[in-house]
Amino acid sequence: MAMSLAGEVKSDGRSVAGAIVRYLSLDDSWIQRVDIAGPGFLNFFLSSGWLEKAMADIWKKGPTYGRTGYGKGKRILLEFVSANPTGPLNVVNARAAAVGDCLASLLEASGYEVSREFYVNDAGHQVDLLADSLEARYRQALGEDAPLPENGYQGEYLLDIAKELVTEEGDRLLGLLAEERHQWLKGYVVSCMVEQQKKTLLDYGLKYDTWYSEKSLRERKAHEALVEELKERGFIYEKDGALWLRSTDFGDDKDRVVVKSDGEMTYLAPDIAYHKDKLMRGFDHLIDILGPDHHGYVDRLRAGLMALGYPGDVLEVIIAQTVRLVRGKQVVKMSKRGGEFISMDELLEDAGKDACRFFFLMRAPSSHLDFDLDLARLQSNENPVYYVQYAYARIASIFRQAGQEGFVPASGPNEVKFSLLRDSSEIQLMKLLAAFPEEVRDISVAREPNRLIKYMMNVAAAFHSFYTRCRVLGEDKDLSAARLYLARLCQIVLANALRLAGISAPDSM
RNA sequence: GCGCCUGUAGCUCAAUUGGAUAGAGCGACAGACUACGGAUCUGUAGGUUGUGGGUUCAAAUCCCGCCGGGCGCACCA
Repeated sequence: MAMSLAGEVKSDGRSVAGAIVRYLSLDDSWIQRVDIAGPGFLNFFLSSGWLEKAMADIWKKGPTYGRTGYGKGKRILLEFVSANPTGPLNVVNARAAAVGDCLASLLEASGYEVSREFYVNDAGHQVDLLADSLEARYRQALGEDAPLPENGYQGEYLLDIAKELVTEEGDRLLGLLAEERHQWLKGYVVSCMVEQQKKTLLDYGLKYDTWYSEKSLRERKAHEALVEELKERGFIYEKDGALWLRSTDFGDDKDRVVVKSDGEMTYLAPDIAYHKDKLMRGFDHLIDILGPDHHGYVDRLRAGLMALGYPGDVLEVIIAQTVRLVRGKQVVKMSKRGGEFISMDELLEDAGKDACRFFFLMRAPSSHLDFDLDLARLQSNENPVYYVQYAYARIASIFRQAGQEGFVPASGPNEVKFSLLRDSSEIQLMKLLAAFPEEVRDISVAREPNRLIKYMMNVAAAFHSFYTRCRVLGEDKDLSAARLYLARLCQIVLANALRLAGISAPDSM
């Protein structure tokens, strides 16, 4: 403030800061003193009374410490992963899942009402192709020489499903009419895939509120109604036998086809219809987490919503950048055709849920991420996930020890001689703990879950440092009680932070 | 060619959104209490923030040019 004012009043920052300080009237129970530093910064030093109160607040709130009412109950729909039901989830899906789930939790903690949603693309060409691919595998399993369709799905998972199909149904399906069989197979294979994806995500500790079916949307003719509505609003025109959305009116770089000249719809119409449907369900704000290959799609989608009369900022898109798998220094090539393909299931089995989530959350969503398979699997100090969990386990261990040795922890903040907590490591730890609710709020507003990881690392570091410098269970009973109190507060914050990240908090490791 | 993301220590990344001496982890090196878990702690070395300009009290951050990396630019989904 002093520095930005300095120019206006033709003075320098420090002088303005001095003037501000002279006229300040502060409640000295919270503010100890004010200093001027550097080019004119005003540093307010909080009193230990403030810190004591902040600590008591943690104790009082326990598992709800960190929650604020910032979002005022505003309803947010967060859509993420939404992988096609044409195969197992992959590594990029795992990143989106970690980021989306954590972000949802953070927003909930900040006072928003959040719904997690997965959009199932169970209609359209790719699932037809999937059904045809399965038919070929099914016939092969029955001994026929049936080739896969061109560009068909070659993954091994279809072989397994085909085998199962033969056990369950025998050759019964061959007796059906071609169209009947196609529909049957399509329904069957899509539900298999969706169930598989659900299970993978559940293993990840992630449960969606809604699995929204594109097919159901099309059966209601929502996409057709949407085109009609856009026509009535005057944003549709005909050219070369196709219907175009005038998306350039809303910032897109060219207009987009919604109905092709052969009468088929492009993907855009159902997608706009879907997002309209979200808003019709009463959500105030929509967040989509998309892969980088979809970023070109965002403008036209937003244009569609704006053409319907919604403000452009109801839709917010977070692009989760690509993931590169690495073993040490070796890049793992992933190709669906020949080489190595690592599914999310394999990743989870290999590295475990906690390490996976931790690694994916560690980086900003917008950054290109190297996931080191060797490191994630390593159960040693090189793996940062254990740094935080170890701090938590250590605290639990202290309390086990305290119980055995007859230490009696305080039954509330009033019993604690707070002034005994004055080591630099204790002060540092308390400052961090006091910042948690503000951190959660800032992090959710910025949509940067990676900062939650950073925060946890800082708390863990402060705790480890405290643990090394200050013996908790010692001769002085008052001091021990105060330090047990601090350990308890730290435990609460770590537990709450880990819960937000979807990472477990082990009592021992 | 156009658009989005990106370039910071040997490696992987931060930097409170324009603030103070650019910080962590890993790796390297040197150390640590005969008690609460050494998966820990305390230090040291390591930087012209890709590059050249500009904006201002202040730039890793904003603007312009150039160089490198990733991903997109369909009457596909």
